[in-house]
Parts: sequence; C-alpha cells; structure tokens
Amino acid sequence: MLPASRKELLLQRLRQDGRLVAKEMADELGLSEDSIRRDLRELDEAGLAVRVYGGALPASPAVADYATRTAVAPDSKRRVAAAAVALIEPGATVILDGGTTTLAMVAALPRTFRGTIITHSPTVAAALLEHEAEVLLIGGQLFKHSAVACGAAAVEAANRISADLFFLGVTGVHATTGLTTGDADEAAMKRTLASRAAETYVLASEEKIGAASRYSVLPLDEVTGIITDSAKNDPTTRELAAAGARLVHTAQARSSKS
Amino acid sequence: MLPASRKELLLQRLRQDGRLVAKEMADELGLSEDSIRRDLRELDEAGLAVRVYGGALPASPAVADYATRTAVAPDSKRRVAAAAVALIEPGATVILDGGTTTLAMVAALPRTFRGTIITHSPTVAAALLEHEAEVLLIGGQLFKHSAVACGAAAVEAANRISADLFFLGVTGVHATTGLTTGDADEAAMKRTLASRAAETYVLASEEKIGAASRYSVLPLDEVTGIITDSAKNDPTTRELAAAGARLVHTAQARSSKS
DNA sequence: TACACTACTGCAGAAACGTGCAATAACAGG
DNA sequence: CCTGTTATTGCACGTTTCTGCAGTAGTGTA
Repeated sequence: MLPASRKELLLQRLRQDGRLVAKEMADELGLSEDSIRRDLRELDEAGLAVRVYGGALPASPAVADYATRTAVAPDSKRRVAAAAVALIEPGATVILDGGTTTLAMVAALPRTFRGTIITHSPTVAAALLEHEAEVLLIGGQLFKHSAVACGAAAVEAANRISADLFFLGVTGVHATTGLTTGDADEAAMKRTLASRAAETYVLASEEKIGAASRYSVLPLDEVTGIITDSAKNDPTTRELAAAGARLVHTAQARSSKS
Repeated sequence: MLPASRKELLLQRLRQDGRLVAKEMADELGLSEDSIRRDLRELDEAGLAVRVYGGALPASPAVADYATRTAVAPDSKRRVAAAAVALIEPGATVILDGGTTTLAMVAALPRTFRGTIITHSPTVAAALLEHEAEVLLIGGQLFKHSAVACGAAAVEAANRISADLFFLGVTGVHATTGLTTGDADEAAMKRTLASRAAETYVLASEEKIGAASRYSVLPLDEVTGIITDSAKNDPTTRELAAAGARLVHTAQARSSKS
C-alpha cells in the first residue's frame, strides 16, 4: 500500500462513514497507529480532515469551496500565491492587499497558520473566516472597483498598525513606470501599507509583468521583492532586473504538496 | 464512539428533543453521568447549549456555526429583511450589523439604492460590492464566530460616524432578559452602533423570539422597533409587548400561527 | 428541616498522543 | 557496484486526554 493511496483511502473512509478511528484503521491496514496518525496529521494540516482524540472527522463542508477556489485561480496566480505564502514565518504579522492574487494566497495559506493577518479588503477578510489566524480589518470608504477600503480614514487606521510583511497587489509592473495601479486613492493606500511593514513583496502574476497603469504606487527598487512567474531570461524580466527590481521567481515545476 | 462526535450527538439530540437529561444519555451511551456532564459543561462554555439542573437545554437556535447558518435563509429571515429594507428612505445613511439576516437585507436591497451603508461586517461589505450604494467599512479585530469587526478600534471608528438608521442583529429577544447576544465584545459593539444612529431596529426572525443568550445588548424599550415575524397574539409576543417592546410585524405575520 | 437527587473536585488507571531515534527501503550520483 | 540521501515505518519514552469513582457540596421538594 503506497502512502499516497493510503491517505486517499482514509479520506474515502471519512466520506463514507463520517468518522475514522485510528486504531481500527491500523488493524485493518496492518500497520501501526503511528503511521495512521501521521497521515491524519497531514490531512488535517491540509484542511482535508479534522483530527479529534481517537481518530478524525470529515472536514467541514466549507472545505469543498476551498478546494474549488484554489482550483479556479489561474496557474500563474496560484504559483505566485504559493511562493508568497512560503515567505510567511509562523506567528508573523502580515498585511494583505486586496485582489484576486491575495485571495489565492488565503486559499494557499494553511488553515492552522497562527499569526495575524491585516487587510483592508472585506473579501480577503471574509475568506479568512475559516482560518485560525487572527484578522485585523482596516476600515474606510469602500472602493467598489477593487473591493478595498481606501481614503483618509483607511490611511489613518493603517498608520496605527505595523507588520512584518506586506503583500502588495498592483496592476502593472514596468521597467520605467515602476509599480502602478488604476486609482490614485488606492495607490496612496498601498503606499501607506508598504510604509507600515518591514518588508514589502509585490504579487506579480504573469499578466502584470510589463504592464503599466495610470497611477504610480512605488518605484521598483523600493520593495523588498517582486514575486513573479516569468522566465529569468525573458527580455521584459531582464529589463525589470536592470531597472533595480529584486525578482523572486516561483518554482514553476514544484511537485504537489502533501 | 469518539468523544468529539459524542458532543455532536448531544447537540443533535438537543435540537431534536429540545432538552437533554444527563442520566438518560449516560444510560443510552453506556458511560457515566460524569462524562456527559463534562461534555455539557464544555458545550455550555462554548455557548452551544445551556446547562440546567439535571441536563441541558438548547442554546438560542441562532447560536450555531456561521457556515451552517449562512446555508439556510429561511422565509422568516427573508420576510424580516424585506420589512427592514422597506424602512430605508432613499438617500439614507444606514448602519448594518453582521449576521445572516443583514445579509438577507443586502439581497433584498435594490441595487440602485443611492445612500450610504455603514457596516462592520466584511461579509456584508463584500455582498454590497454589486450595489451602487456608498459603503463605509468599520475596521477592527475580526470576531470569527459572527464575522464582524469588534474591539476597541472598531468602537472608536464607530464613534466617528453617525447615521439615520441602525439595523441590529441579536441572537435573543426575550421579555425579561431583553436583547442578548453570545459575546461580550460584540454586545458592546452593537451598543456603540445603536448610539450612533437616530433610530435602531432589531431584526428578529422567528427563532430569536423568546430566546436568550449570555450577554445583554440593550433593554427592549431602548430600540425604535423590533421587526418580527411572529404572530401578534402569540403569548411570547404579547409578553414582549407588555415588557415595553415596540413590535413591527412583517406583512406575512398572521394572527394564528403554531 | 429532611431527604433524594444532582453537581463539583480531586484522583488514578487506561488510552491516545507527540517526539526522538533507529531500522529499512528506494533512489540518485559517482 | 558502492555510497550518501531521503522517505517511510515502528518502537520507546514521557505527556496529555479521557473516563469512572469516591467524597463533598449544592439544589429542589415535601
């Protein structure tokens, strides 16, 4: 019995019976309870099951959404999100910008992450309800176009917090115009958030590389790194590097996690 | 029987029978009353049941997992939501509490409503993205169970705004205990919001009438009205009216009901 | 008040858990 | 073919959790 297919069997048994006793499974499969427990631990960390004393129970129905959500995001966004999540230390305080890539980050973030997430996006906050992490919501005028709180009140609220990391979403990453977005107020908000974190990483899925929008957020060299999916020897990528951007490349051929 | 699923069974039995006797459950499950009592104690602490001498009673039905609550939008909630929306004047500034009934209000609100909606619930804010109304988000520590921002920062932010109307969600509306909810911080937040609006209406779908939770929000007579679905000649309803509650009945509330 | 019943506390045994370690097997590279 | 590395597994140890019991305190009723 391969370890991978054994986990599959455990999940199937969970769906079938609605519960799973570690000792029973150990007897049935002819291996020690330790191995079963290790599997259950990983399934729990992956959010696919809930471990309880004596065995495990199926994860909440919400997990189904979780699976679909992760599947929906384009590969590029998923890879960028995964690379970004990998930068988060346990217990860290992290600011998440709004946008689809940050939503993909929430999907990629382990449910058991015990840290603080600060966000001005109600969508991101709502997605984090299923996680254990502490969530701090920054209020303010809601900008419908990008679904984030902006404006003076939001900037003021943001100025009271500080964090280890900020994951910045932009609409354009360009060698000459730098990091840009489509709204002036939003750009100001992003700058404020960047100033509140020790390190700022840009989430730059492929469609953003080489693009530019109307309002400048920051120069390329004022962020800690730009997480991108693009090839290292791509001309545009090299232009960015030459312009002072510190690029963080995703592991495109990364094997599946569990 | 896993200890974790045993608690689930107890909750199910509570929902089914409306009561639970420790001794009976001990006999039925073949374990000591001590274990049952220990479970009930934890369920009580978690706010999922109310312990009484000899066993336990269900907590206010409104107290359940947020996920399960969102799944069902019973007719009662829809009627209450529709009645609430009818109270909103064009161009008004409205504070919306968190919860499923306020979400139903968003669904019932015309997309073309041109006013301002203030909320401390990221879920409500996200639902309003498709509307034309201006949205002001109140930030703060996110309280996972009911998906709203609470705490000192949220109260402070709330104190800077003022509105025409506040639609208050509670988990219990009871003649003697008044308006109650399951968390102390949340109760404080609700009081603050109520103080910022000229008029406060309570959204009381049927399962909340006659129920009580641990923390008091406001007395019955300190709100402008309680929007309810229950029958006018229902004994519980009359008790509420006698206790000073100004009841606003929905269109579908009939005089004879179970 | 007296009585029966229920609840809480502390305790001890049993079962389950987590961690570190060692043995084994599969695999890559020289 | 040999060697170093990695993944997997079982075992031993100490720790935590669950459970029932005994004793004591509290509650409801007559």
